Amino acid sequence: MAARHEEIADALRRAIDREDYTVGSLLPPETELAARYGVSRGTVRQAVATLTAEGLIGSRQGARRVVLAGRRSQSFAELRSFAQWARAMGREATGRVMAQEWRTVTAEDRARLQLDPGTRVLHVLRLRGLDGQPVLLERTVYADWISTAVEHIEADCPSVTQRLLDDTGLVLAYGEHVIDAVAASARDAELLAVRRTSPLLRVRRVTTTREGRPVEWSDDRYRPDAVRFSVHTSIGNNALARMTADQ
Amino acid sequence: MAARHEEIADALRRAIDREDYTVGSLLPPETELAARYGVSRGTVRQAVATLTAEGLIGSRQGARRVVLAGRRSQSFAELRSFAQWARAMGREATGRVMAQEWRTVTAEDRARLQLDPGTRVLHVLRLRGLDGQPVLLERTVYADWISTAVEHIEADCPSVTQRLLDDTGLVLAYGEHVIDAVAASARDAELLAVRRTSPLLRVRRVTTTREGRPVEWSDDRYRPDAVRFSVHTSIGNNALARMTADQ
DNA sequence: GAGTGGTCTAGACCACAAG
DNA sequence: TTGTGGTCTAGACCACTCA
Repeated sequence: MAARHEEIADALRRAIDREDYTVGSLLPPETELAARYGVSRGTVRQAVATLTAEGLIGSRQGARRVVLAGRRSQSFAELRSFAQWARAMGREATGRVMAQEWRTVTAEDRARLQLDPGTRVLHVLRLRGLDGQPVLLERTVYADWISTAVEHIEADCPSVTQRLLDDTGLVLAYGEHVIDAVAASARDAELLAVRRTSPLLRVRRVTTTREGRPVEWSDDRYRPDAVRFSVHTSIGNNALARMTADQ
Repeated sequence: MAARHEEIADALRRAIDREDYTVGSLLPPETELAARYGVSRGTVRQAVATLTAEGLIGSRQGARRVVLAGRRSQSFAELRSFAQWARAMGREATGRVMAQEWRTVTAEDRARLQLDPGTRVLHVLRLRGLDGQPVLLERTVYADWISTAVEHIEADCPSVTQRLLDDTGLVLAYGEHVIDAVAASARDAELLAVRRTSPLLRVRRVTTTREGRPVEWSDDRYRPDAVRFSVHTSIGNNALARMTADQ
């Protein structure tokens, strides 16, 4: 059973989607929402805090909350799993391992995955598609303690994340993503079916367990004509940060 | 005077920076922090919620909070202002208007800025640099009601955001950013001093006031060898969303 | 000055983690 | 079983917005 504040957040989200509250209009006061849903003010505040974090509404002391955006239901994508995201969009995800190899950790692998020198880790090159079209090339390094489980997954498994959850109970909980652009290498171009040196959207990410233990790090290259990223920011929120390239 | 929960969040942030709590270690329980700072549990929860949103710590019911990352003090960049961000990084920001022109709104301008057909708006092409090197080319469209104020800002003003705040009291509070990659056009290449067709990191954004009123929308192209973006995600947080290009 | 969101308290009960 | 975070309440006071 969902928490009461989540039910209220859902109800408000649906109301915004339904355009009961249009973009630019004002939300009812907290006290009125509290009365309407039969909860305390604190519970209402928890619900609207969720919508604020999602970028749906804005908040300022002394003034009523304002609706900033609508139609967001679709883009609550699960960023952790390409396959889950594709399904939510009504698309079919495919995946295929193009190369797989054990190597001794580099300095970069060690730093990102918090491993000891000399550890052997699994490198995987995986091509992923949407409705048959190649859209993403992943170069992933898995930590040693999960590598053997990854190694035995079949090459065309559509959702590695789901597979690891089913097989080992592993949950990917946190991620740090660094986004930039690169020119397609000869290999990138061949696999993604684009011209060499054409622009690709690159996301380098580290994913960790709920305990904060790094599981994998990956260099993901997307065809920018197929996939984009969207981020909300607000005056009190710093999920997105600009950084110089030398950091 | 800052709120008590902000002071506590600051103290915890500094403790993490100072490595009193190292990455991977556990934070003290809420009750202990409440006693230490002489506040109620609710106030402590508000403080740690801030750090969670920033990606510094992770939270799961039943287990102690875990420290996910450190050394974040530098990257609390103000995304709203290129100049403020540069100053925080210890760099000097420059800016120069390369072209400026009034045009009648297109369908896209109207949708993004919520304007009536036939409205005249100001288009500005601005080149921005970091320590003398060109790094960003902005193509910005300003809503009619702010355009005249923008028009009279001098061409080499380093911070338009600060200028608008000083002159008109305008605060840019919310933003929606869509990130992808494009090949440099001939014009882009010339101004950013890169080869034609080299990859650029593109951010298309709409910025609104605290009241949710759109102020400007912009196509920003960054040299990916100079600037990157970083985003935190967690299992209960969706500031970053993947989207297909056709939406 | 009335309305509204922001802060804070003190306490209760529940759900989950881990030994 | 115990510790810990998650949820929720009822009420108080303050800071800000807006008419």
